[in-house]
Amino acid sequence: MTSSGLRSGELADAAGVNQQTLRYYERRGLLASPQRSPGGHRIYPAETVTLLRIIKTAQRLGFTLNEVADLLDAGRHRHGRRPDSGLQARARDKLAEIEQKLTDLTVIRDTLRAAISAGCDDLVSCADSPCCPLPFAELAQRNDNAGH
Amino acid sequence: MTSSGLRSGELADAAGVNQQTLRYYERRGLLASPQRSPGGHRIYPAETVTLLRIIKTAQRLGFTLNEVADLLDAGRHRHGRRPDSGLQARARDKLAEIEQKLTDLTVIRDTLRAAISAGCDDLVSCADSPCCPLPFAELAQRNDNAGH
DNA sequence: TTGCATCCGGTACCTGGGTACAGGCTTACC
DNA sequence: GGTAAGCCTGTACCCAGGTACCGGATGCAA
Repeated sequence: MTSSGLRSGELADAAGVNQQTLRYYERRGLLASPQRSPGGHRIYPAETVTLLRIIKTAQRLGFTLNEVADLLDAGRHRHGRRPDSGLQARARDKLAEIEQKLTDLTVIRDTLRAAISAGCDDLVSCADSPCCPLPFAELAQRNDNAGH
Repeated sequence: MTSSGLRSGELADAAGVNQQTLRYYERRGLLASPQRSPGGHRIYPAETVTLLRIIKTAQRLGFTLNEVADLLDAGRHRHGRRPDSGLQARARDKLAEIEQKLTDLTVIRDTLRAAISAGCDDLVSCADSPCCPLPFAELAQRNDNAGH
């Protein structure tokens, strides 16, 4: 390994994350428990910076921390692989998920545009106006999309 | 008003929400405190079903419960209106928000597609392969979009 | 009047991704 | 060896939008 190692504050700075986040990731199984100094302080190998960058990248692609942990695990013992465990397969699933969200958000966008150009200015009056474009009648009922 | 009124279970069924949710909305200021029976049971006017439908519709359009509460309030005392308080203005802001999310998700989608067609199958090996399309180098750092 | 369904308030818990704080130890530098 | 910066553990809290459980009180029909 490269020279000595990083202390938690140094690693946090280098990777641009909070120091508490490091311990949080350790609890969540994303980071292995690092070596300790005689007094109990964590000493991380330098590659951990890369690992954190990997984690952040996967997060940005829409994977949850659990999924990232799985993905890292799957990469670690890639002998005797089940065919569903690689990044390829997971990326395909995630892509489908993202595409679904895009579809949902597009419907929402179009509805908002319709409401704007119809001049809607009050929800309650809209609700009993028959010409309002807002979908008060139930709609597909999948929520997961919009409200962040 | 139409006849007698609804009890909380009836309203919940009629509107397709959980009974606890009604009390939750009452605490959050989305539903006014209804009349009570002599024994303290809530009695809702029949229009509350419509109101709940309105709330759900606004939620589906991406408004948070706080925003929905504001929107309903703004509609209620629409005398002496500030010009930013109508549905029009809020819908325009929300539309911009949704469009930003669409843009972000589109970037994510394209990145996933690139990773899939480049055949990436392991994050850790990708991270030090120079030809991997995954953006390990920092990227725009706005997260709010993907992770649901 | 009895019995059961329903409702009450209060509080705790859930997901997901962290962040903050308190009180005490370790490390580094002079 | 003193002092300050940094680190330790444990616990609690934050956002949003609910959901679940509890013991006790009510409502309604037979």
